[in-house]
Amino acid sequence: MRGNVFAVTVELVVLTVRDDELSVLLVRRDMAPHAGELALPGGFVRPQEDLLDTAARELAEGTGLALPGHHLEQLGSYAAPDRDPRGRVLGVGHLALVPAGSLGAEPVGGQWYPVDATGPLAFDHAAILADGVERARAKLEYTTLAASFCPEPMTVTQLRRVYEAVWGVSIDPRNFNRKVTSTPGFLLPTEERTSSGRGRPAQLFKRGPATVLHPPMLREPPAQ
Amino acid sequence: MRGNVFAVTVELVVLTVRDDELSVLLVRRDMAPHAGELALPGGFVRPQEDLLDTAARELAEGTGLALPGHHLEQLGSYAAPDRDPRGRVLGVGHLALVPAGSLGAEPVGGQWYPVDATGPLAFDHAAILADGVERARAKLEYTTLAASFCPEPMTVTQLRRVYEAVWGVSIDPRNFNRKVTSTPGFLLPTEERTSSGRGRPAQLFKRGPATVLHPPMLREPPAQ
DNA sequence: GTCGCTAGCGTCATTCTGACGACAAGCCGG
DNA sequence: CCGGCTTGTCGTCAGAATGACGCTAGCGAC
Repeated sequence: MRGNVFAVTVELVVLTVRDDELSVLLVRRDMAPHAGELALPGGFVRPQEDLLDTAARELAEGTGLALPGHHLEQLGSYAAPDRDPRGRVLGVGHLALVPAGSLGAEPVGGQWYPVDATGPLAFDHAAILADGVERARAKLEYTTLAASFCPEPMTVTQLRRVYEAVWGVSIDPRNFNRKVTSTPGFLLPTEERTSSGRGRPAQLFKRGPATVLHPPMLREPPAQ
Repeated sequence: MRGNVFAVTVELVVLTVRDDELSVLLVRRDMAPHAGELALPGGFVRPQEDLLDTAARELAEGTGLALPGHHLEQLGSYAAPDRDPRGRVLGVGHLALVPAGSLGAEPVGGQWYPVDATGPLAFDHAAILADGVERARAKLEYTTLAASFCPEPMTVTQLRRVYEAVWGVSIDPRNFNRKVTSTPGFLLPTEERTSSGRGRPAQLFKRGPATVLHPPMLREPPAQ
């Protein structure tokens, strides 16, 4: 096993939808290597920690967000031999989806950036971010994860704006309404309605128990 | 970084369809720990190797199969603190799909087992196997990966048997035929037909350039 | 030839979706 | 108070895709 010695880190792709834009939480590095550059939050796995434990701890330390209550899943591992100048470091990317406004405007030690306007990132974090964004986009098709981006309770329009922001498309409100309200367990209706704001008050919903969306809500196939 | 020291292995879930059964390549361990038990093939990542390089090398060593030409993708990482009694070992699971008959009946140093009749496996390999099988089942829905299980050239019936074996369902041959032949780029027709065998000769196809299947071919949603 | 088998075409009803029209129910400015 | 604006919600209709299934084509076995 000599030579097969790695340090293992967890990197977090924390996504939210702010101002109708899919955004990612980035931190500015204050230590070498890549000091001063933007990077995904993350850190080293501790001796007795499992990967998701590390990810949840880093999420809490970096943002104050606690599990359970937020979606967190593993994306994959990145281990190119030259990805870290300090030596052999394997990074395990994770994806977290959090509702808008669950952090202050300026979260602890980080800042929100639209996912397609981050500029260059440290290490191979741009690739990890791209994989996380693509995972999120794909999962909206066949799961109910979009609701994880919305605070509770939510309106159908809020949920639709999530899809529109994540996919970068516009969706017909009437067809979207039909789809999500006719999918059992996606949205649980409450008796309440929005009180203020322009237009007709909207019914408020909570997240339902369903996790899969069948049949799925398909994007147009990415032009090949 | 003291304490954050891992050995990193790659584990392979090599799947094929043999005799209408989804099967996995397993090896019997000859060294401790777990000597004598069945396990996924795999091994340690070498100092200058990337993960997919290691996986491709182990695939070649264990089966004689060479990339390119076979599907290989990363599944995810497994790093529970107690998953290996030798110490902290992070395993990166990979999924490979190979056509039936591309190995001899008894591949080098391994043997095929139906995925739901393996018995217990060493380490946490049962969990990795389960994740690999579920990944394969899901990907048949929205990609053209099923063709990776078929030798070239293939018939539509061979492809249908792959779906039936992987999903454990039966599919109407006529509807299946309509679906796969009307999807541009899934199957490229050739001028040849099967020569021997019972029944009417079938047209032979090669794999087309398409990788995604749109619209997808949906399984019944797993009963929740 | 006739039977059994597999391949592959066509038909029809149902479901789901995209593209709308229409109305409901609040605010706002006169 | 009233008409316009905004947003939410229901309904209609055509087209696409699918599930169920009839029917014929073309081979080997007998």
